[in-house]
Amino acid sequence: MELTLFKLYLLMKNHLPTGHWWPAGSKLELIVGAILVQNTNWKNVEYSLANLKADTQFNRTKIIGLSLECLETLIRPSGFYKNKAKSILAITQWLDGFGEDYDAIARHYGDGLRRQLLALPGIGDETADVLMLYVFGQKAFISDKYAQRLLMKLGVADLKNYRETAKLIRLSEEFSVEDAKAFHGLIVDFGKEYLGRGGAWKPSFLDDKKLTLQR
DNA sequence: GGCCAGGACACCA
DNA sequence: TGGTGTCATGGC
Repeated sequence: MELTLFKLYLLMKNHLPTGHWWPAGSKLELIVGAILVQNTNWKNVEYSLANLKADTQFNRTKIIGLSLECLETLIRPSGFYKNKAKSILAITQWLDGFGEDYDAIARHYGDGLRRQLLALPGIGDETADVLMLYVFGQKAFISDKYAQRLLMKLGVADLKNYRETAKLIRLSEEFSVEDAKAFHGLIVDFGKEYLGRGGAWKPSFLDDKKLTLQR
């Protein structure tokens, strides 16, 4: 049976528990989490977020006030801490330049917002899309590893990297921003459950399903 | 004790 | 453009 992307989303929504997505108490906490989770288990990210919350309550001024060494220590549990600490400081300083007014940032950069995010250290294609979607409320498909594995299991061949996948996948008009957020959440929850490395199994509600990509 | 996780980036051909 | 090595911790 052939599926459109939106039908796949509805199917997953009906068959999987709805996750609370993205887990964060504030936009700044979400941004920091998005950096910390890069190639890292979320469990490890939680340790770092707890450390940061205890020290700064995710107050941007307090974060900026941390020394690089101190920040590195706080986020050490989530790995790659030197790169991530630099990135978090740079992004927080950038946000501070706008008084952490996210609407003002969106207005200021307009269509160039994603490009600006990519220009910040430690923000690549995937993290940029995460921020576009969850922080700035703009529709985006997050083509993380779980999404790529799921799509390949559904018969979409040859997904070599993020950009190639992103080029292939377009969220149709049927998707609202909230749908896009929920979709990514479902894919990650689903991925943790069924798409670990070597996990060749897929649940029965996806049996014999093939994904058709509209252009 | 080895493998892996919700990537980014520099460097190379 | 595309492939490869590096960055690093904690859980399983």
